Amino acid sequence: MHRSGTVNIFDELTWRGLVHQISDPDGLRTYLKAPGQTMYCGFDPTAESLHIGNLVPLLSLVRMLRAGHKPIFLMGGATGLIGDPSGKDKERELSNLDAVQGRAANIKAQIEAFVERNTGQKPCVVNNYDWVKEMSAIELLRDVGKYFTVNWMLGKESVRGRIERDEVGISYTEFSYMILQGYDFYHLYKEMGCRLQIGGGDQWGNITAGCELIRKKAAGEAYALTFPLITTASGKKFGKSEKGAIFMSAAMTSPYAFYQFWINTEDADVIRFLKYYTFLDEERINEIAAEHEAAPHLRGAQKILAAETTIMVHGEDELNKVLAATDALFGKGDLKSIDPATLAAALESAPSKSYTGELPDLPQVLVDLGLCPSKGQARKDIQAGAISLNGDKVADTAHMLAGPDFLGGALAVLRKGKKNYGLVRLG
RNA sequence: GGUGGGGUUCCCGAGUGGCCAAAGGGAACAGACUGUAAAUCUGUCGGCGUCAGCCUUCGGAGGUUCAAAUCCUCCCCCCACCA
Repeated sequence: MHRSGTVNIFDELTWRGLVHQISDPDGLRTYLKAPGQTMYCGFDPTAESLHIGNLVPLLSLVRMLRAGHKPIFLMGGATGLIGDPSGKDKERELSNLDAVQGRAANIKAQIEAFVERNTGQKPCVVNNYDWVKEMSAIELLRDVGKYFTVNWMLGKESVRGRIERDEVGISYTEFSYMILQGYDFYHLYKEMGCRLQIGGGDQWGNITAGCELIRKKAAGEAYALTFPLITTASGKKFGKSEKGAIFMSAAMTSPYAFYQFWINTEDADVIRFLKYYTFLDEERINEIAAEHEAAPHLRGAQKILAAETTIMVHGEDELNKVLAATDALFGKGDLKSIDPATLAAALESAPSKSYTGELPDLPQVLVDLGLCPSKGQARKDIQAGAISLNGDKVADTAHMLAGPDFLGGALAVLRKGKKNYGLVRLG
């Protein structure tokens, strides 16, 4: 099979392993055959930034755009106020309007920057608050609610999961979520001719709710496509590092940390992730897979994955900085032989702390840098041999930082474990 | 509104007057081995600490007691069934 811009995007998604469920495979394939088709995916503003768990849907819309289609990026300004029960095992706290709209604005800017970087085109971003806010309770109940039977809604996984378990319940608010999302799809169908909604594996119920509404209310045909739930080979949930979610915002997750997340991908996942998270084509990925199999210890596939995703999200300039930092910290050279200015630049995104006058003892410094949660834990870490100063292990739990510890008289590099750095500045 | 069952340290979950900073599991962090991988083994896992000990925690507020996560009172929240 050939892969090029003219190939049906549906086949490409299939090859990438991104297709989990589809409502009508033949119909959808036909729909996507000619360019210029419309599809959408929603992003609820539940945080200030998108995170890498949003990357598959986001990238898929971008792939659509690159294939000549007309994807719509929907901000869930309204649905974010309600709370999606899908995949959640308990009721969530409501967020207030200002918070949700503020996040929606941030995420909209983020999506625009991302799409422009990767396609050179401006994305079409809409906010469902714009049409849902106009709707009255009577309209919602008569014009939308009438098309859904509770019996059918109760059959949905997101609802059933909450009802069948004894300890949790579901409020009417969250129960209604699928109706709102269904209405979004209907609205976009009517206004923009949108006939496909894509989403994560847990979105099947919500998406098909929209298909139902379009069929009953407009006698139209619409398609649903969901992605598989992405897990790692060792069974962990994808997308969380030790520190929490990996965000796309450089302010929330530094480009360095972002790159490090990807470079740490385990062998068993790396080829699959190249398919999910890069634009590299089949031929190129097969090549990488062969090289990786021949020499896994070189981590070639991980390096490509990390570089591709970092460029995609943060751009090439940031990648170059990150590579310089990575080389300084994980390269062969002795930390002490590196020029302090280079070192400081490499550790730009690492926590740092400046002291003037009296220096506290090492455990306190580790706490100040956020490398250790408490002084007690810091002492334990030192005893366990986890702490190094300028590349040398520290043995003394009460070590006092002093002049000779500072490279170039101004800079000391602390490390906990293999990957956690902190910078101490003098003056 | 009524009846019953619950709310324990990041999560699950044991604990029904002192032996409880609280079993066990998971997650997490670290060490060893490696390839900034996985698996495995080991250690740590409330805070402070001169490592003796001190302080704070078991939904919230009070109370009983020499002593409470455990008993009592009131309140808040969750779940089930009934209305």
